[in-house]
Amino acid sequence: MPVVDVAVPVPLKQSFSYRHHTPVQIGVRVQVPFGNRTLIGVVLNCAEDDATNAELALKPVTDVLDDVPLFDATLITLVNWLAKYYHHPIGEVWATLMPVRLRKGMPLTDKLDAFAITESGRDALEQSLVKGKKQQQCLAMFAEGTVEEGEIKQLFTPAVVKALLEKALIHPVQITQQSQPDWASYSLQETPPFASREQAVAIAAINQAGAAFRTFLIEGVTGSGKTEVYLQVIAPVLKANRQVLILVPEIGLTPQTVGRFERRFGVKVGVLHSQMSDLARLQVWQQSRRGELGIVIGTRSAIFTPMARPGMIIVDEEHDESFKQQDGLRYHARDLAVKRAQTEQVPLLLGSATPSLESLNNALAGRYIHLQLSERAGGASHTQLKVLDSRDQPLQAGIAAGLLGIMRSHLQQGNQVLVFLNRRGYAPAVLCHHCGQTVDCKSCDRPYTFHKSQARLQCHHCGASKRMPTQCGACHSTSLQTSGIGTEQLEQGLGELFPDVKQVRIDSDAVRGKGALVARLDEINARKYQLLVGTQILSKGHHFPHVTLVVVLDCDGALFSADFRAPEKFAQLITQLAGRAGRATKPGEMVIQTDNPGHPLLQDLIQNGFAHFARHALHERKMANLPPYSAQAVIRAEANTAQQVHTFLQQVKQVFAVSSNQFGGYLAGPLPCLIEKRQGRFRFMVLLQCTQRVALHAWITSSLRDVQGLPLANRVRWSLDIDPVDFS
DNA sequence: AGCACGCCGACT
DNA sequence: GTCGGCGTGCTC
Repeated sequence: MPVVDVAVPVPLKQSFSYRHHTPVQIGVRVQVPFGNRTLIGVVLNCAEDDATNAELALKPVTDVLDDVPLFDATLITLVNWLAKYYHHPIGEVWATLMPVRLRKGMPLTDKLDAFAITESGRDALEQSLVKGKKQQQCLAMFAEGTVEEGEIKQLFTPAVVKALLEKALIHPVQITQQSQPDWASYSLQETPPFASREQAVAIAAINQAGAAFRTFLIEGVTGSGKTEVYLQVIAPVLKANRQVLILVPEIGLTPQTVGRFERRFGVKVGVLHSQMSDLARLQVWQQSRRGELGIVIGTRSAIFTPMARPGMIIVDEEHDESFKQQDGLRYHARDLAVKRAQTEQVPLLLGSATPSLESLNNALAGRYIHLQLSERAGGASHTQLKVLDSRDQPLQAGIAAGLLGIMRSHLQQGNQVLVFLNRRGYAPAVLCHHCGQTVDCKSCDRPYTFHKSQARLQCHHCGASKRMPTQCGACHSTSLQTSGIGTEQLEQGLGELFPDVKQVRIDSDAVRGKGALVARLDEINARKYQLLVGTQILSKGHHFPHVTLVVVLDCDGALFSADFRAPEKFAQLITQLAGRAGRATKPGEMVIQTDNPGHPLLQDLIQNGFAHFARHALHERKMANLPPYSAQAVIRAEANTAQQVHTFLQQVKQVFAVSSNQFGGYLAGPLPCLIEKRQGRFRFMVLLQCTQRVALHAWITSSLRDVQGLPLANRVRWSLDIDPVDFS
């Protein structure tokens, strides 16, 4: 009887063997008994019984759930690589990359859920008996034929469909998806614009490399037309009847982005993002797997989408941190894209105005083909960066008097001004005027942020919220006052300073719910507002053609962070923000208000630009033997007492120290994490570093077993992070 | 991770 | 006398 190796979703590194009367294909889901429960696992291997398991009483497979493998050979290779590279239990790796419904054992069929009109539905429509306007429109659509569930959801809200179902005007049916596997004769829906000289060079370089695996880094300043390059190199891929997978940052997946690809090509575009329902996600997953989608656009986890005929992978804004998963399987989607493109043997495009130092280093070392777009389309000039010394200057709403004058002159010319402050809420702290004590979150030991609109305190670390107290917790004085300025207060202050100017605030408090952000952005570009106040959200990919001045407030914290990546992140943020301004014919200006005008990092960035800064930063990393010139891993642990975490990590360190010489490894810690305490748990970490990546992996592989064997390993919550991008 | 087995405190 | 606390150990 054949023996099958199964990856079951448990946090154990090994797979488990079962017996089955017939051979089972690799990549097929099976239901197996495990302890006293039944689990759904994935077949990793299947072989005739060679008696190596003789001492184990193998249980039989309960059920084989698929007739064909869910994943093809290349994805299986990728999964195996993932488990090894991130030292993560194989079963959990499978579980994280499978759509939830498949994880739960639901069948994978070509049948799609759909709705069809009923007899009474037809009658109701003819006699105009349907009340709601939306319901009427919806029913009329069904009258023309059966409509698939995913399709109807794009046009009507679930409530409308539900109402029709309840009145029995439509009924659920299953349809077999008509295969549309061939779009080689797709039509260009719009004429591509002429490429600039630089764009043409990039397009030619990519096209010339053909269908083989190559990685391209497109380092293109904001507004240089990276997306147009993507569009023009996608065309021949679709023409060859192949599919394109595009990864975008979490915040960048707007209907506009998707629309741009849909409008250009007459192929079906699938979208995958974190807020989709399990069903919708599975449908896109299946359509891509069957080869019905020409283009799939998605966030981080979309890197696992199966494709029938992969042709190209694109990672847009490749420097974006949202590509790194920060819990569970801590993978980096950009790194995975490289691995996947390599196994699939397709070209990979990494694009950014502010590339990560990792990718830039690969490009400079010749491992990637480096393409540069340095001119802004349409002859728009580059934004002028300036520093404004705020020391000893009177501040109003946190803004220096001189800066207010600059803002006023831009506003008077009818232009928009963007004010960036990376701090939500009214004030970042509340303190007692009498004893100086701040009001802190009990579980994080950090000051609460005051949100005036709700009259509440909010902890931005753990999300805890409570009513604004009337008394100081320490001395019971009633003279509590706020300290510092957040976007909410800035908005209020600017309202007083510029009473005649229409203002809008963009942060995660002000734009709640789906569509809210897009609606505000549309209003901004329709010039409904002149003054834009906001956080990070404003820096990500949205274009504001009428903004001529970008003001950056309070960036001093970023200049003195303990994180060696802070300068890189800061430079990326500033450069991305600068790219928001002066896109059209209007020249843009950016003013950074700071107490450290002479800071070398700031000066380098302002005088020489990001490209120069990045190369200089790489040089510094090399001198300090930091990534990308060395490989790092972090073991984080958290527990209810600092003592317990510290002891555990001390033991972890000792385990690694035993073989550190053998692998040339460097150890640091236990150090408190940058967020020392979160949700009542104390957090510490140990840093592992080797000059060679392979050595680091060998070191971890040889030590991890002993770490797992530590008595405290089951008492504290701990995790291993390969290639960490932050130390929080 | 679950889930069982196992040995010590306050309750009908 | 039992219900239940969570420590420890196993899962083909």
